[in-house]
Amino acid sequence: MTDTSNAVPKPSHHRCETCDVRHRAICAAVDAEHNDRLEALVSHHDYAPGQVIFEEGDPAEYVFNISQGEVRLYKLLPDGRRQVTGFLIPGDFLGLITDGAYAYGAEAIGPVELCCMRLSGLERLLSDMPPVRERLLDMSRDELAAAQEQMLLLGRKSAREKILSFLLYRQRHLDPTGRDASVDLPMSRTDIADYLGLTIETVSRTFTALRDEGLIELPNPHHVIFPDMDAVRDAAEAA
Amino acid sequence: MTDTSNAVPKPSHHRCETCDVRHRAICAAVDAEHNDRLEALVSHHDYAPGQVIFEEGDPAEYVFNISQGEVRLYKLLPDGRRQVTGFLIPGDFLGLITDGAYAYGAEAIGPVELCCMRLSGLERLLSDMPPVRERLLDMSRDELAAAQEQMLLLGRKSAREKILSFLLYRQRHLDPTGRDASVDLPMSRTDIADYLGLTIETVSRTFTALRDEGLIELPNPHHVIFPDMDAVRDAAEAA
DNA sequence: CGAGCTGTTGACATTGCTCAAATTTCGTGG
DNA sequence: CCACGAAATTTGAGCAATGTCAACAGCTCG
Repeated sequence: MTDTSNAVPKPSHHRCETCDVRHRAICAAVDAEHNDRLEALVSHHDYAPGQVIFEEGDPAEYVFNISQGEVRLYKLLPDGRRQVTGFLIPGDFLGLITDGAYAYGAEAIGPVELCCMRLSGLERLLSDMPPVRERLLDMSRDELAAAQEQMLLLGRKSAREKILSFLLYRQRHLDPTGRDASVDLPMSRTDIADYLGLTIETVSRTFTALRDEGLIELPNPHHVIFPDMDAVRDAAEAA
Repeated sequence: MTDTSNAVPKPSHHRCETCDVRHRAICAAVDAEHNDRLEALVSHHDYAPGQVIFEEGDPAEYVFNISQGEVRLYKLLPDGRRQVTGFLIPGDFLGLITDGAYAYGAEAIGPVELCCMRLSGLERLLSDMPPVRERLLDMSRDELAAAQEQMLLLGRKSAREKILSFLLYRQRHLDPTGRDASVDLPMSRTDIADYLGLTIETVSRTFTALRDEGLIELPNPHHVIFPDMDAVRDAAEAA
C-alpha cells in the first residue's frame, strides 16, 4: 500500500517537516533545523485492522508515534479478561516500558500507520536534546492525569455515567474546538466495554437507553450525534 | 513537634545527606556535592492525621516529598463519591500538576512529615541538573504503569481479587525483600473501599471471608498476617 | 465509664452480568 | 448492484455479585 519500494524520496507525509501530527508528538520538541537527525532515526510501518503491534511483556526494541489511525492499549488477566487502558490517536506516543518490556499490549483498531524509532535512537535523542525529555515528561504528566480520571470513572461511576463520560471525553479530545457535535467510534462494543469495565450487553443497552431519551442519535453503531451538547453535559454530571 | 525553632542546625533527618528516603526520592539524582543547593530549596512540614495537604484544583505552589507517614490521593465527583487514586509512602513524590493546579487532593493518613519545595525551586533544579528530570521521568513511568495495573483491577477484578491484589501489592511494595509475611493497613476501611471501587461493607465482608478461609489472619483491622504467602498468591491468580 | 467513631454483620434491593436468541451491519463474490 | 454469510450488535429473561440500609460490636479517648 505504501510506495516506499522505489527510489523516490519519502512521500511528503513521511517527512518530519510536513508531518501532520508533529505538533502533538514528542517531535514538537525538536527544532526544525534538526529534522534531518530525526528523520534518520525513524521509519514507517503499516498495520492492518486488528493487527497486534506488540504484546505486554514483549522485550521492547522500538517506541512509536501514531501517524494515522487509532490504537488500543490493553492488559490481560491470565483467564483472558481484558482491560483496555486507552485509545490512542494520531500524534500519541506508544511504548511505555518497564524493565525492558512493554507494560501493555497494543493493537491497531482500523488501518494504522506508525512512525517507529529504535529505543537506542530515542535514548540518543533524549541525551542530545534536553527539550525532548522535557516534552516526554509533559506528555507523561498528561497521561498520568488522564489515568487518574479513568480510575475515578472505573471505580465510582455508573454504566450510564461511564458511557456519557466516554463520549464527552472523545468529543473534546478529537475536536478540541468543540465545533462538531458528533463522535466517531471506530472501536467495537467489546473494546468500549473493556475500556469502561462493563460488558458489551450493558454498553449496548446503555446506548439504546440514551438514544430513547433523545440524548444521542445513533445513525449506526460507530457514529454518535449529540442533538444537544449541553443536555449531554448536564446528564453526565447529574447521574 | 519538630524542633526547628531554636538556632541549632537542622535535625539530622532534615539533612539531605542523611535523609532516610533519599534513595527513593527525586533527590537520588542530585549528586552529594550539591546537597547544599538542595537543602537551601526545601523545608519540612508536619501534618496531623486526616489533615488536608492540598485539594484538587488548588493553585499549585509547592511540590512535596514524603519524609514520614502515608498519604492518600483522591479525586471527587460533585456528589461526593470519592476515588482514592493511590497511597503514597515515604520517598514518594507528591504534586502532579496540570494547568497550574493540583490534579488530585492529598490528605495525611496518620502523622506525616513532608519535604516541601517551591515549584520555582523544582524548575530551577530541573534546568540546572538534567539528571533530575531524567529521574522524574523514570518515576512518572513507574507511576503510569502502576496506574494501568490499577485500571485492570478496577475494571475487571472481583471484590475478592481486588482485596487480595491490594494486600499482595502492599506487601511487595512495603517490603521488597519479601521477608515479612504481614502488612500494615494504616488507612481506614473507607479509604480501602474508595481505592478499590467497593463499599466498606464489601471490604469488611471480604476480609472476614478470607480470614474464615484461613488465607489471612486479622489480629486487628489494621494488620494482616499471611500464614501462607504462596496460597495467597495462588488465590489472587485463580479467582 | 460513657460517647462516638470505626468496623462488622445481617437482610434486602439493585445494578450490571450471563446465557440465549433475534437482528443488523458489512464484506465478499456473483 | 445485489445476494449471501459471517460477524457485530441489540434485545430478552433470569441471576449473582455487590450495594444499601440498619443494627450491633469493639476500641479509643475524654
